Amino acid sequence: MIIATFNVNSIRQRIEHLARWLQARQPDIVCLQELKCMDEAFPREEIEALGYNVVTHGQKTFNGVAILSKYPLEVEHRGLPGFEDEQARYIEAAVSVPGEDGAAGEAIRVCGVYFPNGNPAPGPKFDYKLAFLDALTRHARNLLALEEKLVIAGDYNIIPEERDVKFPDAWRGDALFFPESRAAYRRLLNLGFTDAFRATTDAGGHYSFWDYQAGAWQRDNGIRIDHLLLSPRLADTLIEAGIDKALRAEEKPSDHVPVWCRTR
DNA sequence: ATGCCTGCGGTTCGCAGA
Repeated sequence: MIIATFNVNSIRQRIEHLARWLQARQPDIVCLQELKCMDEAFPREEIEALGYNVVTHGQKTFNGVAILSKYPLEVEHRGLPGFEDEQARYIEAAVSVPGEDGAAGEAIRVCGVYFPNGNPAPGPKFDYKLAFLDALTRHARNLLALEEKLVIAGDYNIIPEERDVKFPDAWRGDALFFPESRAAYRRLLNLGFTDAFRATTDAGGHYSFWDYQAGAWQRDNGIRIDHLLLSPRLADTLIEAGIDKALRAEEKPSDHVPVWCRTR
């Protein structure tokens, strides 16, 4: 079972990159962010043709999230419960994973999330980011109480630690690396989640985003902001995790690359 | 110190992203 997250920075601009990557990586479940289109404009048929079920929560021009799954899935929420939001940043679905040899299967709850950027900080946009994170933390606490297999995957727009950024000093005043952002992210993690990638290595220098500007990719001036947070029961089954950074070197890439984990 | 680049909407520039 491979579960992945990928901020595509416009699904219509990235459908061919996504299709190539789906065929190569063969993930079972994928959370997408920054669709930048309404549900009607989402290239559903192209993705279904590759063997995926698709649920979307789109928005014109900005934001937009989706979940793809090789297995049947049912949407539980479009929008974060308990958080009034005009912006399409959250989708949650129950995926029905079949058992082996016809045995009874098991559900995995999948939450796809696109966090607000939060700049400039401080300010109203930063307040919105913290409010969103608080609301997600409250919802996550309720979900953890169910003791299910659960993943919250997406673009968190938060750099967890110094080892997750090439030039920490350049990000000190940025909402992605603000102490308050990192503290709020730790409160979420400390409910009992496992950062799938971080659980597999202590090494720094692994990034999921490189800015389009100033040759950031060529200089490996990156940050790790796309995360897969696993509930205890799902973390028990974790085998490996990875970041498919080769996509960043393709023509017309997203500024993010896919992050994935493999479980039993 | 500032902008660099990309996508979108809708026109040839402004906004947002991170």
